[in-house]
Amino acid sequence: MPELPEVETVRRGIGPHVQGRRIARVVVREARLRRPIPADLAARFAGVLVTDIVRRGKYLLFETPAGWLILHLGMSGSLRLVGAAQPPGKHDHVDLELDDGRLLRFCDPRRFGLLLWTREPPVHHPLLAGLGPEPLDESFTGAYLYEKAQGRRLAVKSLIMDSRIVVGVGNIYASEALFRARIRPDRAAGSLGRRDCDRLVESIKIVLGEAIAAGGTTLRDFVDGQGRPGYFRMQLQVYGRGGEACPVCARPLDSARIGQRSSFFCRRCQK
DNA sequence: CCGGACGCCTGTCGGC
DNA sequence: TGCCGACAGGCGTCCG
Repeated sequence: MPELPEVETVRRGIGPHVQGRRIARVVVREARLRRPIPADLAARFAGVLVTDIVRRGKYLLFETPAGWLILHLGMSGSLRLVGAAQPPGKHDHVDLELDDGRLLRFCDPRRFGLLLWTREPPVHHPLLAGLGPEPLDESFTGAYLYEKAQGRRLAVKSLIMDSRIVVGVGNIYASEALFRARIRPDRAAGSLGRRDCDRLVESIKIVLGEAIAAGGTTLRDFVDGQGRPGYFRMQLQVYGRGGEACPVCARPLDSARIGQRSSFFCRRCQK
């Protein structure tokens, strides 16, 4: 579900309500996520202060004096602030009870998500150590992407979805950014010129920025920290629109599977 | 090293 | 109406 804009939307939504509060109690109803929730997590974080919530790629990181919580929403996860009286649903696996009585509730039907903790700053954690630059950071440039693409026969769409190259670009925004950059998603990455890479990097930044401004994309079930959907879906140009008219040239949009993921593009506009 | 396939889970949707 | 396969916003691992 959540790509970078959705995770950032959640962070912005819950941050002001959680930073500076203590976690009164942690309730784990289902520990079997992508990896098991550590058995000592609940005891370790009971009563501790949350000093900050930051995002790295699609990870949410809760800073506390007892260490960091590392949360990933996987494909179907959501994190919502709810009242203490809200009964948990079938897939509400974890509650972080706050000291104001509210609950930060982690729901994840497919259980591809993750909740871990680490004592060291999480940049050193094995899951985060190898991550590439943030797409909205100044260090993510056309020159950087061009260098990374050299000699690669991989489809450019797969390249920009590789978190070692750049974090946060998932299946929706990869198709959208490539359309905006007028580059076919199945082009071999190494065939891109410097100008292509400049346009692609710029397009990724614009698409992600606009998606954050719209509160993310809700296709079926994404909701922010307050349970609200995101509205970027209305601005999607190609994702999920195979067969519909290209918004630029009106030719029917193409769909294809690239790297086992559904992909959408216009073969006339994108080269 | 690289690229592709697979599996982890549950829910939903379309076709028959 | 029911069944069954395909597919879904991610990502680590394995294999050739």
